[in-house]
Amino acid sequence: MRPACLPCGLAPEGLERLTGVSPRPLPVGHGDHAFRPGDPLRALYVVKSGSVKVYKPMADGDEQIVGFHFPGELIGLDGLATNSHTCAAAALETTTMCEFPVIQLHEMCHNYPLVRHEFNRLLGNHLTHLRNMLLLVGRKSAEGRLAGFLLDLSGRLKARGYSPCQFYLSMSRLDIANYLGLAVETVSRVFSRFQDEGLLSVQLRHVAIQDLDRLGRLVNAGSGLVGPFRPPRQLGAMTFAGAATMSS
Amino acid sequence: MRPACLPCGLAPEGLERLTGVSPRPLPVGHGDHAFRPGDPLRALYVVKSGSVKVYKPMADGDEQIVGFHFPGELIGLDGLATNSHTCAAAALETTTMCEFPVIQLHEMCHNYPLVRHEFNRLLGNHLTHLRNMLLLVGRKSAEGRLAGFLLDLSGRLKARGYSPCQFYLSMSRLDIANYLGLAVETVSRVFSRFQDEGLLSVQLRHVAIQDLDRLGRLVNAGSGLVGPFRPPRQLGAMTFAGAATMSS
DNA sequence: CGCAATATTGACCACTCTCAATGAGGGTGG
DNA sequence: CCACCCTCATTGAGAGTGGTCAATATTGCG
Repeated sequence: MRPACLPCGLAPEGLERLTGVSPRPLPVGHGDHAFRPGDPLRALYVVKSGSVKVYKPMADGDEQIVGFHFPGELIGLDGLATNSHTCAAAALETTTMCEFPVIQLHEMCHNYPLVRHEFNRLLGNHLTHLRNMLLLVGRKSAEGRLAGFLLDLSGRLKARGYSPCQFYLSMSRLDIANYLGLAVETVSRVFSRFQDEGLLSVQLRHVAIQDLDRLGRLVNAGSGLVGPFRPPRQLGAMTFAGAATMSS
Repeated sequence: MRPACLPCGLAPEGLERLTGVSPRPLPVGHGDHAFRPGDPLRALYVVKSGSVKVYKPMADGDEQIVGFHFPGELIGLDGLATNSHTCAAAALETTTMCEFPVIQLHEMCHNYPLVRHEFNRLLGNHLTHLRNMLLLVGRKSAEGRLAGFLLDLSGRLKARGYSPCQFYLSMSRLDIANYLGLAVETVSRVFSRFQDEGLLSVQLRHVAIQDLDRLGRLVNAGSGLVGPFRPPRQLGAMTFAGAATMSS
């Protein structure tokens, strides 16, 4: 029922708990990169504080954001296929991350079936998330996409004990637009429309959701591909055992 | 460079070779299901002949296709996250598949690091594919999507020794439209336009591509989100070690 | 041979992109 | 502390892609 806009997960400290390793967090500043395309896959990273965007730089200098990541979430899986990263990961604000060298991870997977299972489950969740994202971006209207995006954010924050209805967007409108495949102006307009309709109040990067239910109905409503009455669409559960998520 | 529309892969018989198991193919008829949402994840399946669509049934009876799969490709990974399938897999024509029980797979992963690595790589490839698909569906025009779809098909068939320029579409226009997030009419229209422009010739489900290059340029051209001149967009390599692919 | 499903084509219209202008914040230097 | 600038965000007007509705082939099947 909950829309899927962002990564999906595994218990936040799951990896740390399972591996018994908890490296000290590395601080990075706004705009700093954890990895870039072409970098060998040395490690996976767990965000400890702040937030990160994972994106694919394109040939023409443009970029495509494939995920936003918050504390407890794992990034770096984009390098799994080829052992070298295909995406870049940049901090959206001052951020700290823990590094898990892949060599250690491989050893752990070898020695502890539980780690392996957890890791597989985590990958499966990520696949699920991407499939849901595909639905959102491929079949939903601008309103549906933004609603889905916000609900996903809300859900993830709630899972971490933050307020699900009041939060700060660490990414710019441009990032959101890029992520959702919309124009910046459209994002802005939809925010305004939502506010006018009393769904939420938004001021710059501060969002306060006022009607979660109605927002949810928006996600499962408009695809512009189905019929005059926009029948509801299930997006598939994003409910996970753990409280955290993972990413690209 | 090659657009990514469909699953990505692992050596076709990679799983069989690695596991040393090669079960006999099970035949299924058009419309028969290998699994449905809610089914426990008993096995993964490799398509041996024919073709399969993997899709998510929605609340309202509609469906969302998340992949088409051809001989050599693996399906069933949608159940990895929760140990039960979230998608359905239906044969598009008379099809045979080999079954790989997950229990065996787990044992193999435990006993043979190579299997585990291969499996991880394969999952990574699938993630990459989905990310590329996200790009295609989220940022490309109708022409770009169909071009990407056809090129992906072309590439996969070529990798298997079939003609990359002449093939039969085992899925209906409705399936294609569903998969690409378009209306059936749009798919039909774009096919016609492509034919008018000499890019390909199409008659019902038979397609003959006449200008692969120009088709490729279409994919990296129109996003409708970038600027007046539609700068080219890299979609990321879909080149895999093996000749086969995997799926949902 | 007809019925049903699939595919194509046309007319119309809505959503959202593009272009352009204005407003609000945040930073730097005077 | 204020002026200035630059980025980010908002808002409006016009245009275009693609969805919807509807009618007409074409195919496949009983």
